[in-house]
Parts: sequence; C-alpha cells; structure tokens
Amino acid sequence: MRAAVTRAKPRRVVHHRTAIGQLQREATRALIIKSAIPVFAEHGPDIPVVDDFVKAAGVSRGTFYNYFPTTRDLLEAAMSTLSDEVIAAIVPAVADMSDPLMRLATAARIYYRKATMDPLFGAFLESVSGVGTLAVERARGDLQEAMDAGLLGVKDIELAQAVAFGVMVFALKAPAARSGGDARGVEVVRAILRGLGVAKPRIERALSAPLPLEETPDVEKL
Amino acid sequence: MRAAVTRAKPRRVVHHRTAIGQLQREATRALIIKSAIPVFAEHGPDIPVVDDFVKAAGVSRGTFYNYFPTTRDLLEAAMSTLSDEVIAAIVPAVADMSDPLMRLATAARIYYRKATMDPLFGAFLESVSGVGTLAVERARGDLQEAMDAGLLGVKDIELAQAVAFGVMVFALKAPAARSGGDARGVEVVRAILRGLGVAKPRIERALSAPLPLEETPDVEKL
Amino acid sequence: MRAAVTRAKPRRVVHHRTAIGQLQREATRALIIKSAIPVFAEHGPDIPVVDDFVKAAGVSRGTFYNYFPTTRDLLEAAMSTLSDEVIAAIVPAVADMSDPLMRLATAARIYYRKATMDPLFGAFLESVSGVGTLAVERARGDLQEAMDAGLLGVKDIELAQAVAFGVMVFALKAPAARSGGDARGVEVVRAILRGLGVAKPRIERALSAPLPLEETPDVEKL
Amino acid sequence: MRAAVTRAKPRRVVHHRTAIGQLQREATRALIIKSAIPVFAEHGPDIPVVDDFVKAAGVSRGTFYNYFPTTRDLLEAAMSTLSDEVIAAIVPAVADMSDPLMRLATAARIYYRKATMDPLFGAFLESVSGVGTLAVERARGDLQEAMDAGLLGVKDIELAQAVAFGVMVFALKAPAARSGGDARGVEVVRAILRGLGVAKPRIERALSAPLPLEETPDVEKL
DNA sequence: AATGAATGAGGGTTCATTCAT
DNA sequence: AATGAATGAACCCTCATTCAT
Repeated sequence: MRAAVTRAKPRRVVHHRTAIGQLQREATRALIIKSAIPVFAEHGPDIPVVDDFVKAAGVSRGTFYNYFPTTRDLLEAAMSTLSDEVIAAIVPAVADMSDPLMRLATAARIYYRKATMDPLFGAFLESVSGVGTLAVERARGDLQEAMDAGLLGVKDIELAQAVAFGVMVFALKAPAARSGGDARGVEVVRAILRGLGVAKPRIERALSAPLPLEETPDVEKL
Repeated sequence: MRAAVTRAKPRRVVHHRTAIGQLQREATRALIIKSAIPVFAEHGPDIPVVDDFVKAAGVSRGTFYNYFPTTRDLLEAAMSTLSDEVIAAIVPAVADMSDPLMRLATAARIYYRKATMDPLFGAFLESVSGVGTLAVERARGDLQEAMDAGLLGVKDIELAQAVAFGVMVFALKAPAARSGGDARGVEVVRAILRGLGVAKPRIERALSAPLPLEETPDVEKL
Repeated sequence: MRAAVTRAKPRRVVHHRTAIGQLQREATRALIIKSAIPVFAEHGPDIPVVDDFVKAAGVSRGTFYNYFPTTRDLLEAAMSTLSDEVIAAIVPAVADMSDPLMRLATAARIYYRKATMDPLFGAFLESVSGVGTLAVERARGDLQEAMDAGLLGVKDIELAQAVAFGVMVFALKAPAARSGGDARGVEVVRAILRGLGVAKPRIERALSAPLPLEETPDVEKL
Repeated sequence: MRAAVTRAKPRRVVHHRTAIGQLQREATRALIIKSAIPVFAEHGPDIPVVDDFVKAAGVSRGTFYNYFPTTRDLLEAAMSTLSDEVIAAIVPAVADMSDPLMRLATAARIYYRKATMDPLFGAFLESVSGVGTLAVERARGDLQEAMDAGLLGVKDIELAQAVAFGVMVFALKAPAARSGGDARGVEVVRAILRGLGVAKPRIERALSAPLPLEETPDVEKL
C-alpha cells in the first residue's frame, strides 16, 4: 500500500493553463500600461492614484497590484513603452548616417515632432517630470561620439547633456511648441547645436537631412 | 451687508493694538516661511505635509491655517522670499551695466553661484520642480531687450527663454554642479549665450565682468 | 523698523489650551481603553479590528490613531489597566501577611475569584491569549521567596511558574469555573501548591486566610 | 438532478480511473498537509495565509481549495496528523502497562520528549495556540481511570485535566524546555502527579518506567 | 483534477481641515 | 491670535475566493 501511494504521487506536470497564463498575463499587463498613459498625461502635477489606473483599465484593484506593486513601477513601464515607440521611429531614420551630429540632429527633430504632433506623447512628457530617460540613452552616445571627434565646443559631457536636454524640454513646454511644426523643431535643434559649440557650416549640414514622412497626427488618441 | 462693512472703516485709524498685531502677524508669517524653506529643500519628490511645516515652525496647526490656507500658498511665499534674496544679490551687481547681454550673463553667473554655493537654495531648487520662475521675470526683460537690439540669433522669445532656463536648470541638476565653482558657471553661461546665437566676441565681452566678492558658503544652513 | 519687527516676534508662551489638552487627552485615552475591554472580551479567537474599537468608543478613526498606533498597543494598555485593577484588589489583602505561601495562595484565590465573578475580566482573560502578564510580576516574587525559604519541592523557578500559571489558566478555561465559586478556587490553589511540592500542613495553613468580602458580581458590565 | 447523480453509482463498481484518483487524492492531500506543518510552525502569532501553503506545497490555489475549504480545516488536518504521530510513538510504549498512572506518566514523558526534541513538533505547538488537544483524548481516559481507582487527590476531572495540560503546556513554553532533556521531563511530570494529589510512592513508581530509545533529534526538519 | 488570473470586500493608515476654548 | 484634539474622506494594500480553461 505504501508503494501504491508513492506511485500515485501527483505529477506536477506543466499544466495546460500555465501556457495560456503567459499570454493572458502579457495581455493584461499591456492593457494596464496602455490605459495608464492617458491617465498620466491628463493629470497635471497631482499624481494619479491607483484608482485612476484601475478605472481606466477596467480591472480590479487586486489585478492592478498583481502587476504593479507601486504606481511608480507602472510609470516606469509606461515610460519604457513610450520610449520604445520613439526609438522605433528614430532608429531606422538615422541608421545610415555616419555623422554623429546629423544623427543627433535628426533624432532630436523626430523626437520634437513626435512630442508636438502626438498629443498623448506630448501630454505625457509635460505631466511626467523627469522625462529625461525617455530616449536619452541613445542621445548620450551620439553626444559622446561627437565630442570625441572634436566637433563640439563644449568639453564637458554633462554640460553637453544639459544643453541638449534642457533646451529640448523647455522648448517643448513653451506654448509655441503647439504651433510651429517641423520648422520650429529645426530652430530648436539649431539652438542646441549652437549651444554645444558646433561650427556653423556643420550645423546646417546636420540639419539638412529630410525627415521621414509625417504620420498624420492621431488626434483621437487623447 | 458686504458694502456696509467696507464702508464702516473709512477713517483708517490705526489702533494701537492693531499696529502691534500687524507686526506680530508679519513676524509669525515670516517665521513660518523661514522654517518652511528647509522643509521643502529636504523633501525629495514626496511632498511635505502640513505637519512638517507646523513642527518646523513650532506653531500650532491652527496658526498655520491662519496664515496659509494651502501649502501651495506657503510654497509660493517661500519661492517669493528666496526670489527676493537672489534678486537682492543680483540687482546691485548689474545696476550700472548698459549692455543687456552683460547684465544677463552676470545675473546668470550670480544665480548659478548662489544655487551651487548655498546648499539651502540649491536643495530648494532641486526639490521644488518647476522652480524656473524664481528670478525669471528679470531675465525675460534682458532677453527681450537683447533680442530687440538684434544681438541674438534666436528670433523667438520663447525659444530664447527655453535656451536660457533649460540649460541653466539642467546644468544645475548635473553632478558636476557641485564641484566646478564659478569657472563652470562661466561655461554654462557661455553655452547659453552661444545657444542664443550671440556673436562670439560679444559673448566674451559679456562674460568679462568680475563677480562681486563671494560670500563664504554657509554650510550649516541646510 | 527692523528693531520693531524683532520686538514683535511671537511669544511662544505655554498656551492656555495646552493645559486643557492634557486633561482632554487623558480622558480620551481612558475612554478608548475602557470601551475596548468589552470588545476584546467579546471577540473570540478572531482579533477585533480598528473599526470595532472606534465604534465602541464613539470616536473617529483618526482619533483612534492619535492614541494607539496599533491595536496591539491598545491591547497592552487594556491589559495594563485591568492588571492594575486586580493588583489593587490583591495588594491590601495580602499586605500584612509574612508567609510568602499564604500571600501567594491568597493572591491566587482573589485572582481566581475576580476571573470567575467579574464577567468582563473573565471574558477578557479567555479571549486574550497570552494572559500571563496580567498580575504575574507579583506572583513571581512570592514564588521565588518561597523557593528560597525551602518551602517548595520544585527547585526550578520556571517550572514553579509553569505550575502556578498553567494550572490557573487552564482551570479558568474549564466550564466548571463558572459554577464552583470560591470553594473551587480553593481546590485550584490547593492543586497548585501540591504541584509546587509544598508540605501538606503548610498548604492548609496557606489556604486558611479569609478572603475579603466579595463584591457583588456586576453582571451588567458585559 | 442531485438525486439522479447519487442514484447513478449504485453498484459501487470501483472503476480503474477512480482507484487511481483515490490514491492521487490521498497523496495530494498528504502533500499539502506535510508542507503546511512547517508553515504553521514558522509563523509566529500572525496567521499564515493561503498563499504560504500554496507555495510550500507547490500546488495551485485552485487545488488547495479542492482539498481544504478553509485554512482552519488544514490546521485541523495538520494537528490530527501530528497527533497520530505522537500517539504512534506512545501507544506501543504503554500498551503493556496496567497501572493507569504509569501509563499517564510515561505517555506524558514521551510527549514532553517529542515536543522538546523534535523542532518541528515543538515549534508547531508553540505557534498554534490552543494545541492542547493534540494527544489529549488518550490522556483523558487514563486520568478518569486513575480517578475512579481513587488514586488522585483531585476529585474533579476538569481540574485534573487543568493540572495535567496546564503544567505541561506552560512547562513547554518556558526557555528551560530547550535544555533540560528527559530529566526535566521527569520533573515536569512529577509536578503534575503531585498536583493531581497522587501519593508520593506511587508517583515514583509511575515515573520509573524506562523510556523507549530516543530517536536522534532530526534538526533538519525545521 | 489542476491551474492561476481576476476579483473585490475588508481592513489599515494618513492628513488636510475644522472648531471649541 | 493661538492652540491642538477631533474629524473623516481619501488612499493604500492584502488575501480569501471564484471560475474559465
């Protein structure tokens, strides 16, 4: 009898459900993030509360906590998601460029365009302070490369970053950001390159790349 | 009835008790603001709560509400107080300068110095997001004047501001801000002027003004 | 003017209200404890929740937290209050006794009586596990003294305590505790003394003290 | 419809799958109980939650509920399992004894030994309040028999139980329980027998039985 | 049977604000 | 004016339980 019991011990196989669960989990996670972005975007300086996300995603509080222990975690996931989107828009456009300044300038122009044309993305940027990280890691590399190549007047990488990100962030905050279109984007990036101490002819060359075709702004998103 | 009350104090006789009361009020108000500044500065991203201010000032909750209906009001008062301090440091130093660029540059250098040397002021700037406004109104005037005089490459006042404030704010956030001293301040302001499209010789001239004697940093303040 | 302001600085006197507050605080604290005792008593093994205490005391949740950060703290306060009551009933009765065994026996009999006659106290003891501490510290001293005087067969203080408290606690849990009156109390204490290895004649002597007049059981308390 | 289902299995034919299922059920149930014991033991005063059991057993929540509608049921099953273990250790050792006092004393000594030497069992006893019942039913019979035979001074079965279980439980709680070994067990049981009013020579006789060979304490179990 | 994602009621805690003194 | 106890709405978080697969 002992033996029989032993033989009958539970199998602990990977259950059918386990596989399904993986997909389900991914989907729910994505749903929560997706619904959270407008919540972050709409909220001003006052931080949204768990209930806001829960309502937006149409899931229960319990489910929310199953995925994101803190709203901070959700914010990071949302930023990461948006960041991926931006990068996806930028990478192919600059892939073939050998000039780091041109890569930098083109990336910045696309970023500016996205921030001004995509209401959701723009609102998100405005609401969430500390935007820095959104597509920053990429820019850092180009800045460094340009500096190493002796193309910048600025000799300090931190200051270079302050110029690039500071001007971009503040320019996006200004009311004019809503109206100037790509042309203003060029002005902003020109100011950045000037601030970095790039020689004038190089500035114009870096700004000469055509931008990829504009997607139509999806107004309904917000 | 509202009118009646208004009409009832036509003589503007200042009663003795009233006068004392005014001073008392002023003093208590100042006390609360003064004690609040380190509270704002010490707090990171999490907002301080009424109790923090109450404890710091050593007054009762009731008294607090007598003076500041919301903590927002207190924050504004604190910013205004600090702003006044900064302006007081800047105004005499630039009073005699006729060149708006030199005024701008010198003011920015003093501001930078204060933010890096005065731990309390610096911490306050870091903690309170959107501090931009601290001594901003003055800068706007100088920027406009310089632009009107054709001294800037940038033609859009909003972009000019984005350059000036964006670079300054982000440069102050960088770790390097803690170590570079006045020399880094010059670099930062040079980047700003370049970003604004000021001609090179004018930049150097604008940066040539000697700064007033440095106060010794008051480390104990924080 | 500076001087005037200085003179007007707030006085920070001990305010009238501060004194009142002390009394008020004491009263509210006592109220919460008092109302909590039946709550603990009525609850079986399931722990009462903050809301129970709040309702019982008729104060707001906020007030509760003003006084007791955790329900554990409240429990301790309640035990301490009851403990004081018991001790107050015991101390005068045994004050004149020189024999530690008689003190011990008399104290135990009064404790037993209180636990069986006072429904609130009894119910509290039953509900709250780990009653130990209620009037224990006193007993420990008498036990030690008796042991030092060579009056106990048991040579280990921890075992002596186990006998005294174990028998008492379990005897109070038995259904018979509700009916036997003082006579059963004598039996219980006799078993304890026997268990401690006290010589037979000493046991009877120790049990011979008359108990103070019984208060009428206050049935309405529960 | 319910009736129909019931009526549908009249032949009591044990289908092959059913037989397997029975064993499987038994095994899973045993697995959950087995894994639950350390969980109960490790947890202090705070009650373990379903998730703890689920993780420990490596089964899903759904499966858990298939076997135990409430954690209370699981606790009872665990107590019953341990109880069986203890009884299994005691029964053969006392089977041949005719003296109820000797049976009682020997059983108590084995119980004490198990509680002090088996870390898991001991921890379980400490954690789970009101464990009294673990091997109690057996003791009750011996107590009653001894009382009927006029061997006890105590005339009240409830009080007899209070003495036996109260002293045992409290003696096991004391720190000394961890060090005294079998010798302390004898002291504890002696105190119990004294408390029950057993005559001295009978006490020593009842304690004279040799204990079965000690299993080596299985330290790794906890 | 077994699985585990989803649920939501239950309970905990904070804190801006009021108000009697 | 100043005081500080009291308030309760607003949030936070856990966990027993369900149920589609």
